[in-house]
Amino acid sequence: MRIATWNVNSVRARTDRIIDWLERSDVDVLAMQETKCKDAQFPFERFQEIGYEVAHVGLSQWNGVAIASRVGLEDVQIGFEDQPGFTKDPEAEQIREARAIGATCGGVRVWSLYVPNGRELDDPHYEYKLNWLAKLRDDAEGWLKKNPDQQIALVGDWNVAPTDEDIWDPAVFEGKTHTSPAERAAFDAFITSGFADVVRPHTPGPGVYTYWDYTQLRFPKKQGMRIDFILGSPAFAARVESAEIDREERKGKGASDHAPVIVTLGA
DNA sequence: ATGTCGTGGACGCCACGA
Repeated sequence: MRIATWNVNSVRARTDRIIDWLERSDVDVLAMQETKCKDAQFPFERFQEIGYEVAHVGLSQWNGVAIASRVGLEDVQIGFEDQPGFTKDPEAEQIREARAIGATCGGVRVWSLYVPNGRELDDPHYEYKLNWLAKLRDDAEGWLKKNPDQQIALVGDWNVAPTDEDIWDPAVFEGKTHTSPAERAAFDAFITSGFADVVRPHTPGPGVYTYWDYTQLRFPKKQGMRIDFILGSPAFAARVESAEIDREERKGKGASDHAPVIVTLGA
């Protein structure tokens, strides 16, 4: 079985590209982030035509996460239990944004995650990001404690570069989000809880990234960030045979700014 | 091959988020 995660940066603007990629990549489960549409706007039919069921949550033009599967799609869950909400307006009610969806696919509990960006270190969105990660970690640790043998894959755009090797120039990120000690600690807490980065052993750095900003010629200059991850429970990690980052998919007109990340599982 | 991109609202650009 093959499982992938991909921040597609609009499923509508890139439907042909995503379908083409699915058809040739032999992936059984694709977790998508930043679909940027409401449920009613999602191109479900295009996925169904090539044999994939899709679960999606999208509330507006922002965020949006989905799981497409050709090996079953059971027990779909919109958001995790303690997922925090957010609002820019302190007077308004907090909204639980479309940033997490879970489903069981071929025996694996897959979570498609779009971690808040954080914007700036002094922005309320940054505290929201840290809290969001902490709450997800608490819940995920609970899932694992409840059933230590469960195959769980926490996949998606984590918006954190865990080490200096995961960015092209640490100096550029001084005082910026994605690399702060607090964000890195929030990410490392998942590892401490028993989830492993199952991709890194098969895609060693330095200079190995999953995201390149559209601006500043970042892709041709090979100036990217490694912020998309597949974290697996012990039972999941034990099945991983290989992994890859499909850098080719970042090329050409109409590419997402993120590349797909794929793991191949054995029996 | 790559010198931003995507979406929505009131446009034919601007605001916003990334």
